[in-house]
Amino acid sequence: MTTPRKGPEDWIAAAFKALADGGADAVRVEPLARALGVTKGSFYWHFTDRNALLDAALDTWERAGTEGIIERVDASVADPRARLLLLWELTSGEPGLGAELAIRDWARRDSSVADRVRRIDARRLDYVRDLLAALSPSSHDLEGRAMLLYALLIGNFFIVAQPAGMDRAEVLDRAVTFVLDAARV
Amino acid sequence: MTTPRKGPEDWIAAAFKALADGGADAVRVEPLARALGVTKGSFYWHFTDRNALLDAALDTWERAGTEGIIERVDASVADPRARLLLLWELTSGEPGLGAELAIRDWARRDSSVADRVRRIDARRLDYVRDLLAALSPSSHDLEGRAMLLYALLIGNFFIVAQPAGMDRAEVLDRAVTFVLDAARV
DNA sequence: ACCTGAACACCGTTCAAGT
DNA sequence: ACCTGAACACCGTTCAAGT
Repeated sequence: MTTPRKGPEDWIAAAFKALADGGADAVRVEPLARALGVTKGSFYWHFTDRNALLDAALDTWERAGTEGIIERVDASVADPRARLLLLWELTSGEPGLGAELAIRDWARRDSSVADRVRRIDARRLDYVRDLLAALSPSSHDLEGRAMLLYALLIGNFFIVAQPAGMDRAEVLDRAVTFVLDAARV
Repeated sequence: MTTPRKGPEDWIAAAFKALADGGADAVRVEPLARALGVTKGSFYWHFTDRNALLDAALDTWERAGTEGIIERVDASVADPRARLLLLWELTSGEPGLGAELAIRDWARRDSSVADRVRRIDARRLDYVRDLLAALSPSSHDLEGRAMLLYALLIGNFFIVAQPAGMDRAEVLDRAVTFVLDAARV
């Protein structure tokens, strides 16, 4: 008895999920149509083409991957160091970030995607810098230290191998200590 | 008068270039066949399928992205800190590393690709640790500091935004200083 | 207003047939 | 031994026709 009618939101939700699970190539009109129970022809009533759908899915991802995460972190704990650690955890295993690699790769070939990634990086870098400023009495080389932590966040998220006898949480914990020590010059 | 005949190496070279330029999706049999001046049917004489070609291209990438880079660095300069800086430069702009994002993304869905990336990470991490050990009198938390530097290398390679008033070389230089300072406990 | 169904293009894969 | 050419499947895109 359910109407087969699907709104743009249904397509976008399905596309976002496919994007996170399988990357940009997994966002294909015909399989999505099958999953939604309509024909692919109906897709073109709601969207210009496949690219428009990907763009809409990226909007969702951009929000979830920045403000969404930041709000959750801020709401969960108050201590800046605890926030960094939580941020670390969330960005390590979050399904919403599963598409991060695919999107950064995609950004190499699409300047509008590159603009998105730039916005996201800048926003996250701001957040990390704020946490660091709250943690550290000295503002010595705040930019450099924030970048160090953020790059560590991104890099460690993408690195498969881990050093012997350490887990990811330990890596960040030591990094924070390094970065705070480095401020005491 | 040139024979249209193409050996596996011709296909692999073309595939590697496509992989670095446009990611895994850009490695398509029919366009490559056109570029090589043969029909796509001939491709299947040399390879089982598209995946076998991608696999061969990954072999090339794996060598170029690890031993290839390391050999070039070692041959160019002797000082460990200079080596780190050169490593940084090479991994920032090298075309051979253009596929790095695509491959890491791909590794999420293919365990044999994940194995490759794990090997590469481990090898590079070893190299960074060796340089760090040569630089630093103290072996205090060598693992953690090597991981920090390597993650910074990877992360900064993938981050689009840069902190205001700093270029990438400066970021690494400060990071190395941090990491060396952190050893003096 | 929204969807179906048929059509066409592009590419992966197979294979019989050519040289 | 290596390649062509035709065939088929899958998916992106268009569009006339249905409700």
